[in-house]
Parts: sequence; C-alpha cells; structure tokens
Amino acid sequence: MMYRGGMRTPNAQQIEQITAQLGKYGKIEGKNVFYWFQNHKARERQKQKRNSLVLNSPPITTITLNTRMKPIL
Amino acid sequence: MMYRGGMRTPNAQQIEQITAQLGKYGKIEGKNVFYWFQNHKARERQKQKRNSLVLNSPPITTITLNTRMKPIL
DNA sequence: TATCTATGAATGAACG
DNA sequence: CGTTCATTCATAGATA
Repeated sequence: MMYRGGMRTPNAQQIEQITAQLGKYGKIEGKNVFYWFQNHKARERQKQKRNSLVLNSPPITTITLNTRMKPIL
Repeated sequence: MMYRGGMRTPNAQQIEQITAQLGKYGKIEGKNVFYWFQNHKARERQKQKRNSLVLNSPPITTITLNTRMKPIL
C-alpha cells in the first residue's frame, strides 16, 4: 500500500514502522522491508528501461556519462 | 582476514599491499579493495542501526491495514 | 523433468 | 560516511 502510495525509498524509521505493522502477520525484519523496496523500485526501472530502449534507440554516437553501469568486462 | 583482524579504513599503502596479495588469485584493482572495505564497514553499521531502531521503537500510531483481506484460497 | 519467471538476498560501484 | 543504484545470485513456484 505504501509503495502504491508513492513511497520508494523509505528511511530507516519508516522501514521500522512498516516492519512493525507487517510483524502482525508473521516474522519479518527491517532488512526484508528494505530489500523489498529496493527490488521493487529497481525492477520498475528495469522494465521502463527495456521498453524505452527498443522504442527510441538512441544514436550510437551518443555517449552516456555518469550513468551507473557496470563495465562489460 | 585483515578486516577480521580489525582493519576498517586502510590507507593507500595498505590498500596497495592487499591488492597485490589478492592479485595472485585474479585481476583486481585498488579501488575494488577500497570499495570492499567501505561497503563492509557501512553495512556493519547499517545492521547496528536497524537493531537499535527496533529496540527503542517509538510508539507507533496504530494504523489499520487491510481490514478486508482476500482469503488465501 | 526441463525451462522459465518472479522475487528475496546480496554485493560492487558510485552518489551527495 | 550514509545512502542509493545496478547487477547478479539463489531458489521456489509456475509452465510446458
């Protein structure tokens, strides 16, 4: 629900509050909540990226600076 | 091993020495060693922080989540 | 049974 | 330094 409401990177306190609420339904740690938000946000971006990459493929001369990418090797 | 021995923020020389040793097992640069120590230290503290937040958890305003839930099956 | 998919977890890299 | 991001690993469940 919080995520749908727009929350993407909750801070430590928010994480703990969410964890406390979820704890009512089973064992859970802040770490789990943290990972969940990280993964959801990341995978949301992944899909967006995939779509935009195919649709408007940028010219090959474009050099992207300062983007967080791992070197191929 | 060095980390377990207490090393947390190696200086440039120490990093180079560690890098040289690890180089025996594969390609590696000083920055990799640098990042490794940074991350390990940071995540050690993250864990501490999470735990401390749980311990003196401030009163949480009761929020009723999902009063209506779909049956699991 | 083999392949695919979704997701929690983890880690290297880098930002502010 | 604390935090965020990109990518990869591991595996349970779905699908063929």
